[in-house]
Amino acid sequence: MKNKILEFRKRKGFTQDVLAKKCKVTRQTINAIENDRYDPTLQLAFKIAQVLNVKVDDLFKP
Amino acid sequence: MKNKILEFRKRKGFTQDVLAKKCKVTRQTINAIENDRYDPTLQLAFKIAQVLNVKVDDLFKP
DNA sequence: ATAAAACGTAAAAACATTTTGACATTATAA
DNA sequence: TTATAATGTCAAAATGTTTTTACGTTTTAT
Repeated sequence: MKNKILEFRKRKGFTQDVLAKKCKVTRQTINAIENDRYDPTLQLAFKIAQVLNVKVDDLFKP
Repeated sequence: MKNKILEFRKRKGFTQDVLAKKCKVTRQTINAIENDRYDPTLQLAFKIAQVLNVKVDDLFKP
């Protein structure tokens, strides 16, 4: 699953740690997802999208 | 996580079993997700949305 | 009313994710 | 250049999801 977390995160000026805290997960989780080591749960995908003000469909692509 | 699988599935005239096969999962998996027993993986969420011709954002709501 | 199709549910095993804690590397600014 | 922030990565344990098998209930059509 491809994702544009880096792109939208930078656009917001967030570090991985800041994004992680806003999503209430660890920095390692955001890092792993951003680097495609695994996909987030649906819940977390929605949370990240919400925090970055984008649609899940725009943030992730199969 | 709320979902509108039933609504869009009926709109397509699919049974749970038909939808399951198109998504390459068991009928029980579709049934469990449709009845909110658990959320699907992000992959499966995208697959269900694709089969039902809708956006993930329109099919699921946090 | 009865058969067949569709749906609901449960427990356990298999599989995927997240957390935790730690350490390494790279980028940035003073 | 050196301290600091930011990022990358790992392994083990905790947590969560999916599959399988099996059986029960409800709906639909004849």
